[in-house]
Order: sequence, then C-alpha cells, then structure tokens
Amino acid sequence: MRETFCEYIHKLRRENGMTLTKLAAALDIDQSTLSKIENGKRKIPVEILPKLSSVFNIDLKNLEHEYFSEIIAEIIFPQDEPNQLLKAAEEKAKYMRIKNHQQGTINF
Amino acid sequence: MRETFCEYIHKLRRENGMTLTKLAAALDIDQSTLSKIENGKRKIPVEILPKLSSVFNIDLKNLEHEYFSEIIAEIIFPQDEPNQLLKAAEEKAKYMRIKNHQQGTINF
DNA sequence: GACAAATTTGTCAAAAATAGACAAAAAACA
DNA sequence: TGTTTTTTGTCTATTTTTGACAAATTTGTC
Repeated sequence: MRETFCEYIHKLRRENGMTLTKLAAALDIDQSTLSKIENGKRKIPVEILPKLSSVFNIDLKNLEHEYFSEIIAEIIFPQDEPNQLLKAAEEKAKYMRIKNHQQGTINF
Repeated sequence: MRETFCEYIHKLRRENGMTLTKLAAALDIDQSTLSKIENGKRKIPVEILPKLSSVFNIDLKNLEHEYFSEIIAEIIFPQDEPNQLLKAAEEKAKYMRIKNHQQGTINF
C-alpha cells in the first residue's frame, strides 16, 4: 500500500459505495469523527481495525500491518537518517526480546 | 547501544558519579521522576535530550537516534513480521515526503 | 548494628490530551 | 433548487499524563 491509512479507509468506503453515516454506524463511531479520521484530523482508534476487517473482508493482519507501519513512518518521516534509525530499532527490539522486556512498560 | 534508553541514562549518571538529586536538578525535573524514568516507569520527556547532551557531552543527534529507535522498537517488538513492517514504514515515509505530508498531523 | 545518604515507591491534585456528541456550514450531486 | 453527504467548529466529559511531596526502602560506611 502506498497511500496513508486514512486515505485507504476513504478509498475502501467509496469503492463500496458507502456513506460516512453508514460506515460510521458499522464501526460504531460518530460520522463526523469518521470524516475527521479519513481526513487525518483524528487518530485512528485501533479498535476499528477488526470491524474494518469484517465490513470490507480484509485480513486483519494486513490492516494491523498498515496501521503500525504508518505510526513508524510518522516517526522516521522527519528524520534524516531513517535507515540507520530502523536498523537501530531492530537491534533494540532483539535486545528487548532477549531481556523479555515487559511490553508497553512505558514510552509508547 | 544495546541497552534501553532508561538503562543508558542510569549508566551515564553512575559513571559520572552523580546522584539522582544532582542530575535531576540539571535536567530540571523532580528526582523521584528521574528515578522512575531510569526504571522505565515514566516516559522520557524529549525535552531532556538537549540537557543530557550538554551535561554528559554527548552528541544530541546520537541521543535522538537512540530515543526514536527505542520508540520504534517498542512497536515492532511484539509483532511477528518486524522486517516487513519496517519496510512498509519506509515506503510510507517516502510517500509522505512526496506528498509533503503535514508532520505530526495525527496518530502520533 | 546504627546512621546517613541515596533511591524507590505510592499517592494525590493539577494540567493536558483525547474522545464523543451535536449542530451548523460547506460541498457534492441529482 | 432541494437533498444528501461531508466537513468543520465547539463544547463537555473522560482519560491520561504530569509534578510534587512524603514515606518506605535500599545502600553504603563506620
């Protein structure tokens, strides 16, 4: 996927000929909130992923993949050495696995 | 660097024979807060990076590198295909640069 | 062991960020 | 034009985060 996640949601909705109101209802959020989400003005709540998955029949793993890669992209986007940063992150993740780090302790 | 950022701060402080009270004062935070930071119980405020840099004479770029890679590590750590995730993130960051995406719009 | 210094922990109120809801404005389109 | 859809603004409630303080615990030294 090239586009951002919010663009993707928008595309999915239009392709399936749904209105904001309808999709919002299926996702159990306010339609104005969905509009904001599609326009990148509100953060995407993780909880909607499984619902998107079932509404549009898309593998949940895929959606999660897109979701998290986007968050990472937001971080590396302004950096000047993104590749080094990603390498370092990999190393650190390995280190965390070894020390079987308490997930989500803090800082994210 | 292998260790986590909080471990690193702790190490730096001890190596330089500083007490929590002293370093906390230099960083302009409460000493109990610094203790929590070193123990991964509070998130590390970005604002302390420049101060750490000058107190310990470490290149700021380096510190930022470690700081952000850690955040990314926290995200990929629990994922089962971290490499694919990182690749996707790279792609997305490129896409964002092209579309000259408003940094930090949302979701992070 | 006793003492002092250093560190960790718990708690609580203040401040900040986020979410949810609603209505009005704007845009799309038939 | 009239209707539906979408976007935007605003407000309050809720949740999360922060800062500060004091008590408890640990550490190191004599």
